[in-house]
Amino acid sequence: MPELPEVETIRRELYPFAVGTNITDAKFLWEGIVHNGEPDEAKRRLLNRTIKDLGRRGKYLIFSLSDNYFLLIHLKMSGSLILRKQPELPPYYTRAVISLANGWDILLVDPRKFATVIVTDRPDMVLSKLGPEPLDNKFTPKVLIEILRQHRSPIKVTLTDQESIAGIGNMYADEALFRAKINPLRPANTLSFEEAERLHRAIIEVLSKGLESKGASTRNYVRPDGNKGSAQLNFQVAHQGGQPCPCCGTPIKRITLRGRGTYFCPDCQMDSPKLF
DNA sequence: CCCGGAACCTGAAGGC
DNA sequence: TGCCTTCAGGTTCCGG
Repeated sequence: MPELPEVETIRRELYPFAVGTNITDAKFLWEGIVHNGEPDEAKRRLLNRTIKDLGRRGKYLIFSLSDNYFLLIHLKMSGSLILRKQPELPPYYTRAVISLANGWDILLVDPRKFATVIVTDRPDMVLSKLGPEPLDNKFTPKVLIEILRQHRSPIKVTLTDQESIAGIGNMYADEALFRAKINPLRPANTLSFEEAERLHRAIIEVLSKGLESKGASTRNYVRPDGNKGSAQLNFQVAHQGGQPCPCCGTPIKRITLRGRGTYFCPDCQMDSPKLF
């Protein structure tokens, strides 16, 4: 379930170990993890290159390599990146191992095999589709309002659409909508100016708080040192089906929206009265 | 275009 | 004990 706060936490904790060193080996223990081409070709592209920078865009980690190559990693739902001193044995669900010249291995551990690895000199093919970064200064209320205006789908669906806004997933979308007191089923283009401003503030608050807590460990997510995040302890509705709403005590409701569990308070997040 | 649903995977947890 | 169902969620694809 890595979303923006989890991926950014991983980026920050991996950075001092990864940047400035060389890749000495790359093993793909499950071949399907390489999403563009053959694992052998991906390995050739990685070998002996220097990691010059480690960035993030939405839920993608971006390792910038020498010779203008890029290693893109998406952890999808159950992936983790773990730091290990060589040559310890990798844990059971390790799908890829990136070995570094400084003596550390970066392990991609992923029970469900959803995570993807791309090694390319054309990262924009993947990244240019993504919407704005919600924690960037350029993500203003005005930008959000313009995005919402273009979508008739439920606001929850628009929030988790990576081409609309990058990095928000299921948990933080539910939390932001609860904080803004907006029903997840409301069509995005029916939000009032005030509601959109409230939502804008709520998005930034829940993502920033998640980041401060080093991400939410509801299931598989662990940080590169193996420790968990604590953001899940602050969740008010996400994964809280049946629990009393922290504001009014009404049981939190779970519905399925686009195949995903959606949690909200049916009282605090009532459909607003007809706009016209 | 817009939407819902399935598929990709596997494990945990709960019901009977 | 053990089988069956549901839940978990990021993304892509397919059909209506």
